[in-house]
Amino acid sequence: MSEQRIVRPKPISGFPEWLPETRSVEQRWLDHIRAGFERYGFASVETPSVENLDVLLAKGETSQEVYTLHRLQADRGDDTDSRLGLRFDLTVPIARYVAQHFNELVFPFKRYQIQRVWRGERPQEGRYREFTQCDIDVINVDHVPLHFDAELPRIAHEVLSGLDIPAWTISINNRKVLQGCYEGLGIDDPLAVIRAVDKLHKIGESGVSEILTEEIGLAEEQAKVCLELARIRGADSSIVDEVRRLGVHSDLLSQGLDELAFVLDSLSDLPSGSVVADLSIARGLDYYTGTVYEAGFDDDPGYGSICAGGRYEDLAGQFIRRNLPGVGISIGLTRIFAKLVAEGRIEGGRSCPTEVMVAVPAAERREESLRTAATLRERGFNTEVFHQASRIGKQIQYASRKGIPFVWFPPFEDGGPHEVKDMATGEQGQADPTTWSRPV
RNA sequence: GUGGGUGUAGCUCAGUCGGCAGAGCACUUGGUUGUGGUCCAAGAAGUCGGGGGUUCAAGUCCCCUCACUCACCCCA
Repeated sequence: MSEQRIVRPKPISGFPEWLPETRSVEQRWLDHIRAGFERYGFASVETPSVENLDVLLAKGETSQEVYTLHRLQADRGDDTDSRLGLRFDLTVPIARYVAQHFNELVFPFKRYQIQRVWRGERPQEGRYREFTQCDIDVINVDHVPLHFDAELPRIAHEVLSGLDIPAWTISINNRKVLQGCYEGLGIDDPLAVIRAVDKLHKIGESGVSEILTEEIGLAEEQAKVCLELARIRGADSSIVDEVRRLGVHSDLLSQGLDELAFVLDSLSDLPSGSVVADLSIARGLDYYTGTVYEAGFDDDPGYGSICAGGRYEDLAGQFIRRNLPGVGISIGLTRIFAKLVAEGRIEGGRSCPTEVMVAVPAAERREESLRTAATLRERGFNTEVFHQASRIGKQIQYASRKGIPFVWFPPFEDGGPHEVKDMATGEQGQADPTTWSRPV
């Protein structure tokens, strides 16, 4: 060891990283998700990690969460990069992207985007400062057909169903129902009520009730109806009748109920209980205007949403003088995956993709090993050659620890046979690199 | 940003009343010729988060600071 001081390696809070065997599982997940999105004809898009701050902040409010960029050695007064920030979601960048490439895109534009985003928050369980979102959105000019509101949760359902994760439920609501109901009740600030009701799962009915009456200033009767609405939950469009029974009337409410019923009916073929209407979910973000989605783990509702999204009107209005509404949903890959990692439920991952490790019997026989490996690679096997002519026990131990399933022994002397060892069974026998195949 | 908890070997953690820095796991080497996991033996590994203070003496007591962590806020 040198005398030089080392920088102690420490984890950076909120920036998860995995060992190879865990990462290999994550890669399988990513492949699975991508394939699911492509099965519905969505095209892949990537956008830069950074955006101009005025793009990121076009919707305001989240400014404190945005990481900004500057060069460590920037000259005093050089603010070239100071207007750049790391994106905190994939919706804002895609809005900018669509506006920018408006003339070159075919609408309705259906894209998926699987990339990292950054948020300057206090990290804790399930909350990270760098994480991967898997987004799919449909963006169109002037109008997005309602059946996309049903297709997106269907895709999310299909993708999530293919992952080995704890039981979850996708909840669906429609902001027009909430807003229309609140307006029908004569409430001045529906958005404030939506934010309060959104906390229902966390602080309970009494907590929400307190906010509604004391902070927002609703009458007891108004607050009571708001809570009754939020209590409604069901797997099919019969919940519409329950809402109507509250006796509140407004055009917006009727429209919202029609939309919600349509979406639920469209999804009625999915396994019962996997997608439900839940009139308490609202999504805090202001830009959702119609359908909203939120999925969570059934046995850990406090963990936070693992998949969320909704419909927004005119998302790109800040960037282009065209009306571009959209509907999207995002799977919180990191949040889901990290929970399983923390619980030790990610197993079976390989620490390397190697299928065959070719041993080196002696330094002067290395050429033979290299030739053997080349033959195996040409035949489609992921193959590596051991890095030195150590004793055979060492070489096998290396393969064992890395989870490599087969160790190949080229001839120990000229004219001798090739042998291959199955690490799982310990069996070893003669083999020919030009014809060998993995036993099933 | 606000409040609580925790910082000792790569990891998980002991460390009594202030008196020589410890364990398990992991790691390296060995247990003789060409074969892994188990077992046995030996070895290496620590600015005790950092700085200051009290003391003959501080991992231990006091102050400051940083990091991590939990909750709030907010969200995937």
